[in-house]
Amino acid sequence: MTSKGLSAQNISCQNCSLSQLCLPYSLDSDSLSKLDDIIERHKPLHKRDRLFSAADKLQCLFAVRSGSFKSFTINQDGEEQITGFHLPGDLIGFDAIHEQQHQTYADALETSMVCKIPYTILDDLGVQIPALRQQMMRLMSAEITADKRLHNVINNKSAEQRVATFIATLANRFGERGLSARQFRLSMTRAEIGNYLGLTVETVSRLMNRLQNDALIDIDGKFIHILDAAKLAALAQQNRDSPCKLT
Amino acid sequence: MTSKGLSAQNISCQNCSLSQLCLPYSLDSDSLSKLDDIIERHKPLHKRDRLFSAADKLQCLFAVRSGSFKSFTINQDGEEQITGFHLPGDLIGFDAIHEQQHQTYADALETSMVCKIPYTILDDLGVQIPALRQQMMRLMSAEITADKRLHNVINNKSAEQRVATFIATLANRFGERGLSARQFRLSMTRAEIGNYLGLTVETVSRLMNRLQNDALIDIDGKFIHILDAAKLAALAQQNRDSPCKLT
DNA sequence: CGCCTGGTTGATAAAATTCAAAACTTGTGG
DNA sequence: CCACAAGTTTTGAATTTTATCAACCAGGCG
Repeated sequence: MTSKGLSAQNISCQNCSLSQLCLPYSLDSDSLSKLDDIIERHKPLHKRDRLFSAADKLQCLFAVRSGSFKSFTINQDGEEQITGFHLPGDLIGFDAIHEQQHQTYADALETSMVCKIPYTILDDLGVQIPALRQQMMRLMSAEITADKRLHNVINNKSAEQRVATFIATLANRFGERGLSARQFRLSMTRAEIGNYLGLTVETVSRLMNRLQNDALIDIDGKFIHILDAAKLAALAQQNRDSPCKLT
Repeated sequence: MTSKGLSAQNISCQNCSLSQLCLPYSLDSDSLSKLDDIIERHKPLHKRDRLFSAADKLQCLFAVRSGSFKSFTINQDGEEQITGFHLPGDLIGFDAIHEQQHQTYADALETSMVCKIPYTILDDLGVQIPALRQQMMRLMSAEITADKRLHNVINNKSAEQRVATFIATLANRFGERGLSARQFRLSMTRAEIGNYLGLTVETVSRLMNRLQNDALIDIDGKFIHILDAAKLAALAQQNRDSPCKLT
């Protein structure tokens, strides 16, 4: 341990396992160290801690270092609409760039750590380091594509297909991060899944249990074990009125 | 008329009425002329003409100059899912940046003109002109925010509220472009509106007629006349389970 | 003129919501 | 470390919204 303190705070982009997903992608070591210099790393956030609120001035973008977050809006009736779940390597806050203020709230779903990236400094650094600017664009572009996919899921899939898609997508995302795509823990509640997918808690619960009865997955509370990834993927890829159903 | 040909092709960013919405926003006249130099303007596209297809290599981004477009994906059953409608000043193609290939198709909904912006040149120009890069980011950020709003609309609003939101949003967008926010022509069919909003044609038709019966709007085929913008906006802002309904 | 696309209307059906209640977890403070 | 409270998940029955199916109308274009 160095004099800087906790080992968790000594993490740098140079040795971060998430660099392939995150901003550092394709940076040379000199650029990487310039980026690393502007990033702040603080103590972990705990479940329900707020990273930022809607209407907050954009100061920083955040990269999830560990744990997970939800981002959401609150409508005039005081109800929340979850707009995304964020896993390690994800950047949070792109929607704040347009108006220079956050458009959503972001809360930790479990004990989590973030890398805090001051936006104006990042923006300046983008001038010196074209690859950094390009990676930011790529990540924003990927978020746009993901939003269109979600639109497609919600508009064209039955409740069961949506839940299957949600689990399959989450599994893939864990896989991309070097974690098991077969077994994982859901850091969000059934209600939060339903809110995101445009379904009620009851529907999510019923359909997750149906997937278990059909032996596609095994559920133990928050823990999911995917038993038949192929069938799950096939179900997830179907649309409401696909010609032929699986057996 | 100059020797260059049709006056429509002599339009430049310098004299374009849409520059406040589009890429030129906040550029000085020198930068503006650099941007203008890389932009190609061709003959108009006609209704149903395709601007690009999913999986096409990203060559250019497109700015709508006049007319309108829909962008959409086609799923494995061959059915389309419309992901956006594009009006003059809108940039199309941001979702192609991530994989360097288009993720959607884009078709003209009526006779339309576009400004074609070669992407790699634009990217290079972003190095010289920070304001241009920043505006690109702002526009991408705005698209992300708009996608989250749509997610909220589809997840939380009844069919009637969705249709009201669609019309009210379109009216605002026309207003921002210096056109009438009170009266306009829908360049998309009822089926396309339904596809976008996650509703069937029949439902869209019934509910548009309901809005007419309730004297919020007047419909004459494709033409919409907003009679009570306040009530329409109020209906659009409601959510499925808002405590009190309007009279 | 007749065909095709787009739009409307009505009757019926299905999927998911709502409401209600109970069982199970998790967290907190004594 | 236990007990209680709060939050979460599950299950069942009734309801509702919107989709589906079917038919028909209007208009534009070859």
